[in-house]
Amino acid sequence: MPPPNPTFSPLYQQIKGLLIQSLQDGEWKPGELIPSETELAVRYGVSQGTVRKAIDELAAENLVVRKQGRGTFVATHNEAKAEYRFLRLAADDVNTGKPKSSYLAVDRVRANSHVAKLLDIKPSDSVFVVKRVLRFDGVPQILDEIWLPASQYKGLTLERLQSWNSTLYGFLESAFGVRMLRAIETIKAVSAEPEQAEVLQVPVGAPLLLVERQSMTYADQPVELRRGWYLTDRFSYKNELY
Amino acid sequence: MPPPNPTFSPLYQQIKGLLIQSLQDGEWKPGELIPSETELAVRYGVSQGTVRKAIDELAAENLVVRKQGRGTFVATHNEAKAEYRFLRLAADDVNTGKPKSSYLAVDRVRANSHVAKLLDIKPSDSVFVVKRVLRFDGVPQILDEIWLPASQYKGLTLERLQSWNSTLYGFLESAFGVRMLRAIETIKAVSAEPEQAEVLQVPVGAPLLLVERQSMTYADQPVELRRGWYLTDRFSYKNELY
DNA sequence: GAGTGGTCTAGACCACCCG
DNA sequence: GGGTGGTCTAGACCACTCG
Repeated sequence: MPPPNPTFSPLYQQIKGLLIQSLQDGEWKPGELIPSETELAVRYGVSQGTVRKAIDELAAENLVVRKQGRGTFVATHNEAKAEYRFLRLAADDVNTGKPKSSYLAVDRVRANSHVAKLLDIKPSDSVFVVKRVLRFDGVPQILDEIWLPASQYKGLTLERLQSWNSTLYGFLESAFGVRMLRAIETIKAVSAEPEQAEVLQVPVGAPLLLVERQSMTYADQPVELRRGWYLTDRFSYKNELY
Repeated sequence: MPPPNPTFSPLYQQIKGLLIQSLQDGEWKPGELIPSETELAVRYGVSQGTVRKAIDELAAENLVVRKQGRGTFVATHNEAKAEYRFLRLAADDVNTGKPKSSYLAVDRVRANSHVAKLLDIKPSDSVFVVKRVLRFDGVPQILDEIWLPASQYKGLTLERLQSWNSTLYGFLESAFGVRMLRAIETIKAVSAEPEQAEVLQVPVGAPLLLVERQSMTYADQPVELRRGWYLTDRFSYKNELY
């Protein structure tokens, strides 16, 4: 009787790893069609069902999008359905229009220890700090302060952001090839400081949600850190629990 | 050539429906072992793979828990791993002990229109209102106000809650057979009113998270509505985005 | 019609758990 | 050793999309 293998790893997991590697290497770019399941099965020398199970998991993690009758596509932030995929703020009553960003400033500074730790860089490394406002139907609802490691976003300027007319993540994906796959948010209630109060047009001291988001790309590498102050008088942060 | 069927529903979805019905009917109770995949395959006259796919989805929705080598169990709120399954508040730094509930009051009142709407009952129907405090390491962090439709929780009293030494959902499951499967939370930032300020030991006006939760059982029937005021000085509401 | 993902089956073998 | 879920395969057929 053979001893059980202590480092057992299912075939489909190994295939999944290979697929992720190809995605990360840019063999298939965001929005593109990847090879069919049967094609990949031949390529890796496994059955089609095994490839299917690997792709199933990638689809569950939103790295890839299946479309019956058409094929499997690399997920992208540049399409209607994925716009504001990570935005959890929604109006309480009727539907609103899509939010619109106004970029206020882009600065280049040195990371403080908190930012450096969460971006997994050295405290002396330089980062871009982006400030922007998100408006729904013209009403400012979110003030964002976004830290981006300068090394991965060479050439970022306020002008380029302002001339882009879609989402930030779509821009970062198109301009720098950085794909946001996953994020962790930690939420607190705070009182508005003068800076936030002015932008969001509320009294100093008004209660705001403070949402800190750490975004990751492949291999869970952090590539963005942001702090958002959310006005929640007529909007709410929505979350589903299972 | 046969025309495509417009009301096509995969076999495994139909099996899934039958399994949910059996769960809802109490054929298998929380914590119990359900029949093996092969057994169910015989019972429903389908292949084992089809049953597997149905159970896979139930497991993904946390209605059921798979344990390799042992079998598949009906999910329950009365086990260590599922305790505080829906609680998203966690300490910022080091680990804390498990939270402890103190029940302050149970009242029987008529639902107002807001509560009635979210519980899908008539405004004149009576509901229990439970007030409690959640403490981490003895420090009060959450004040909860919980509405429960009286018709489904006959005989609920403050004494019974106080003598129960596990989670509320575990109690409601054991005492009334009501299983919380899914919930939707909407989160706002508010200023502490005197009542909350006193319990949470903060100044009036201090910023708090206001978390409103609507919990559902089978068939998405709402069976609980709660409002929690969360103190977020050393704790945060955590959320993952994909 | 040709190609893709989606379903369903049947059978083999593996890893895990328990008595 | 016997039972359970977990993996892997091969093949058939279906639903959907597009040219």
